[in-house]
Amino acid sequence: MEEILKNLNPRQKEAVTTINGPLLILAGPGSGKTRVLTHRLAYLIANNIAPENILAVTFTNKAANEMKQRIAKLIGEKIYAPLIGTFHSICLKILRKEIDKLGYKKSFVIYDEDDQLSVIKKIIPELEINKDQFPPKKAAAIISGLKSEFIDYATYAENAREYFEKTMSRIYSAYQNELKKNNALDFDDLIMLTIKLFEKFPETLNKYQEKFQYILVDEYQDTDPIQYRLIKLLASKNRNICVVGDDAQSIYSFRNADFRNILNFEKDYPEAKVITLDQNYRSTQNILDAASKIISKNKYQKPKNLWTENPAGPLISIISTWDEKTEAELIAQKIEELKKQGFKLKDFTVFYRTNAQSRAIEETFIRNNIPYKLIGATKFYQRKEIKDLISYLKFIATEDLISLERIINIPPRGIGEITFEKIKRLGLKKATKEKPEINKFYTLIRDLKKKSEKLSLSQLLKLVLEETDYRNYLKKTYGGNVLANDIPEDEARWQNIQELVNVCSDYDKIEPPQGLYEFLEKTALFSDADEINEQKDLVHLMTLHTAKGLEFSVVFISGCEEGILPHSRSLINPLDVEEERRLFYVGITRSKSHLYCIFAQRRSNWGQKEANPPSRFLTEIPQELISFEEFYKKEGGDLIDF
DNA sequence: CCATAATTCTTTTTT
DNA sequence: AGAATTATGG
Repeated sequence: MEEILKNLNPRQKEAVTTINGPLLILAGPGSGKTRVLTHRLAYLIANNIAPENILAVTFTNKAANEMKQRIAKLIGEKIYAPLIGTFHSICLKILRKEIDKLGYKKSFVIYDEDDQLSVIKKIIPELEINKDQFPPKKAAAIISGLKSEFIDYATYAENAREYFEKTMSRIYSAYQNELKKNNALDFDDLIMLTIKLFEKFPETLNKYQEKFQYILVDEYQDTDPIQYRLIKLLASKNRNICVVGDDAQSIYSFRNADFRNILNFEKDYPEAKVITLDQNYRSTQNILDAASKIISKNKYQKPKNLWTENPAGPLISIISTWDEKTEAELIAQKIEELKKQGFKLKDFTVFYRTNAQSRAIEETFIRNNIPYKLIGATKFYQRKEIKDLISYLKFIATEDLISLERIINIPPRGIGEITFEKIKRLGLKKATKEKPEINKFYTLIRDLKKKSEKLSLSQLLKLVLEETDYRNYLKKTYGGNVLANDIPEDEARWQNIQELVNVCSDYDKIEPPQGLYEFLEKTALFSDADEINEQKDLVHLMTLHTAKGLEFSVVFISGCEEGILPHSRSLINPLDVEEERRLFYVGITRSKSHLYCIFAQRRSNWGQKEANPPSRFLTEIPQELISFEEFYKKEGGDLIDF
């Protein structure tokens, strides 16, 4: 117990020890939020609250895992960790147990973004809808938006009046039917169906209300209406609900997150206690001053008063560069310089507004031999070769149509569109007599399926690679193509597959075929932030959104230009600009000491050069905190003339 | 059915 | 500019 309460300031201590009733913790950046959360969970357990009666919701799986580890350390003895996870992973757990009540099989599959899109792409022509009027991506976004507000297709159809809504509602219901037919759920369904389950079966809700007597939600400012509703349902009985967040760090309104959820907490729970954590332990005084000044420009927010006992630290460096290439050069050069002062590679990070910006930086880092890790962008599990192989595994496990469509002719085995239609009509087994190629494929899958019950996961994957002659397929399709880092493309893709084999071998100790199922479960909910690994000595490259919750000694924010940050799409709406400002605020408050904000005089966008003025956010930093530099050197070292 | 050529899209941010 | 999708000819 002493261990748990040691090294906490009075407010933190209060937040840790107030265990009953609703509690709102307003936690500014660097205020020791994670510390408070883990200590609070440990404190609950130390006070004889059974771990299984605790539910903690985090924003990423990585945060969940870290929290579990830290609690184990604090408690010392071997305990079962409480249920800690993201909204999606928690709902997945509940649905795996209960979803049969809603008419799905418990073995349901999860469709990711790509899968969703292929479903919609298939549906739109079937419904004879013009795909230029209803672009599949847009339709997918609308459906996801509706689900985040808990509007199902029936409700939407009832209220559809105009042509657009009526057509959209046809797409929505056809989409949902298709998913149901395949016993599939998309990300939003995980939460939506959990609520449906609870609302339709009060005794089930009651069971979980009694189970989760103590609920904790992190990053509460980024909850959307459906998540809000879920938490409200679960917490309504015991009202031991603790939420943590910071309205100034709300950056997900584009996917319907609503920071008013945090501002209204006291209305939802009038008896709530509110604790504000405003001492910053992370950043220098200069950085904190700049951050406070910037965020104060936002109209819609709770006023804050962040303070720190840290030293002033170096000035904030604002640097003007020639273009995105010199920008990257500059970052590389600064990293080399600071490394000589004793900084490690893992102390550095580069943030950008859009993933596309990472390219120039990546190329420069490769050229300068700076080891780096790119987070997000072309996500590992989205790469073609990885998705192909996971689709094989998925089809072996669940026989869903989307996976089948993906693998049926990869590598090419003479089964085209027309033949595939036949298979869909007759089913794979019956279609075998239509064409010898189908029979061959059927036998392949049947044998793999059989083997999957005995082989460990990595062995199974290796067998798939062997049986499909996948390496040769890569050579045929990508051979001869050489990537920016001088590696042949087929070789690079093969390396990715080796990495996948490595990941799979982590599941080898789990009894087959259970290992396969657990692997598929994990990969389905994998997120960008989960791949961040502080142990490795690398420079991390990521979007500002992914940066939330992290900290680094040296932070570079690239592309501080109007139209980039704030993004051009946000400029129409002042509320959106406020969100961009929060994004910038999140970015700068990640820094412990050194902060570089860089803008380029020109930048290629879509293969076209454009010139943008420096970001308005830079002008919001007080002059006396800034040191300004210009960097217009070309690779050869010549100065460029204006 | 499949390899190549032509074309059209992409870039906001993501669980 | 580069990737992804679709059209074309074999």
